[in-house]
Amino acid sequence: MLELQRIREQKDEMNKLFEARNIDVSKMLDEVLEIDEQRRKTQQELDEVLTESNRIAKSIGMLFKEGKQAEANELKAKAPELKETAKILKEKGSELKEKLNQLLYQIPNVPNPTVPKGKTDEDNEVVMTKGEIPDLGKYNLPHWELAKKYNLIDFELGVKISGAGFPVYLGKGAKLQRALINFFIDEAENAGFNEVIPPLLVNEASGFGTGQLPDKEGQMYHDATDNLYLIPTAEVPITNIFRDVIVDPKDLPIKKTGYTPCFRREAGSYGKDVRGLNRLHQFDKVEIVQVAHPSQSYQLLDEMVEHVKSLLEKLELPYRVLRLCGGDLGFTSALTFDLEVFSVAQERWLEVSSVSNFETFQANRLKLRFKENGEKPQLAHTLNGSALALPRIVAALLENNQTAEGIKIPKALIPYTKFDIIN
RNA sequence: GGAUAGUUGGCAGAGUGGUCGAAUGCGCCAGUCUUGAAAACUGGUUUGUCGCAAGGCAACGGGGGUUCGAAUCCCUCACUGUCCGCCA
Repeated sequence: MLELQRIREQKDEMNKLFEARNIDVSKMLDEVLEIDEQRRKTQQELDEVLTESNRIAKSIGMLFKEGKQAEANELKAKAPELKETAKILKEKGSELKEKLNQLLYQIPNVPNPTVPKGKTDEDNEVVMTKGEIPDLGKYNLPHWELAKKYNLIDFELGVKISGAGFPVYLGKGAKLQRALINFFIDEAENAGFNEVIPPLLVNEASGFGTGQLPDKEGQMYHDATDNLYLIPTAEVPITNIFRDVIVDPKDLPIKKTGYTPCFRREAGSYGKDVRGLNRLHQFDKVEIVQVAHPSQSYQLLDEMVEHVKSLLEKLELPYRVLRLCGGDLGFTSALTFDLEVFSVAQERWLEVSSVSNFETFQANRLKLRFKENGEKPQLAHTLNGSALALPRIVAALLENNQTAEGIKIPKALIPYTKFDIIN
């Protein structure tokens, strides 16, 4: 959620930056300011009425103490009118506030000035590409066929147990999953992130805190009996650790990492996007999260991208880094880098990580602040990134490393898998 | 699932109708002392909001009510602790 004060002060600059998203929210911003002004005026009127009735109440207390019943009763008579006025103003005030919030919930984050203008993922800017795309020759099976051939993943069995998008990992396929998780966690810890194992179900307040609610309600699995949501990413529980918290600036940046399964309803997906491991309802991911001082958040964002790059290099996967254009940028993000690996058999790039700086957008909803000596609490910046999401990594590893002898495991992963080939 | 007790400032914890935005302790900040630090002492230290300021207003889990006046009484919802039951 955008900060009101910022809208008041920098409306024009914001409108300009929103152009990158190809949206025009200037009308909404104007409306926000107008409602805000009404709200403030109403509040001022209310404050005056309350000042008066507070004064009367105090006097009555004094008069009773002094035994001046008659005078007290005289004052009492004045109260009902004030009370009625206060009630009306109060109602008006909360209506305006509600209206204001409804509006603010609909406005996405302001893009960073470096966000390229664009509408779809085709307008994303390729920042860099690295790694060699192997020529597989006749060994060029897509991962879903490899998974079957080597008995690594059973998609049909998952359908039987749960439904499409819930694969069952078997044997070396299962071990490969665990190996990747441990590898990613260890690497994150080496980069200074502290591991947490958070709950996989979260309450409504947490959903609001990170912005999944109210707009993306339909994307989460929801348990109506207890009103809990299955997490779509570890970002939700980990970032909500800091909801309603005032942190010590000495502790910044705070770096957390966590492995969790992620659950997504993925309503509306279809076609080649959902084939095999490309898009699942349940998948595993290691997430990295930071709470940062505003002055250093962009440097930390770069560091996170570097970290993810190093993972892909250790896994010897060809990858590229994209700077998302305004049209592809998430609702809550100010700047996002996507990392994609090349899946040779499918001949396409697969997104495996998304690293974002949310600036104060999440912190504003979370009320995540820090207090520098004696000064007023200030909103912190939040950042997060996948490091990494497993399924498409597995897809690329299987496809890109297939040989006549079997699927070769990259060196960095062998200590974790304890086997160097799948055959 | 049953019973019961709670929810107050960064934390712990007083406060049962008026001057309580709230005692006290811890923590934190500043100063004194010290070569420096610690200790000790002194002072400061909730948040939000409006205002140029003086200052006002709001908030004691959320919402509603009683009252001239609510942290305090009533209703309701949420959450937490403890005991019992069940169970990995």
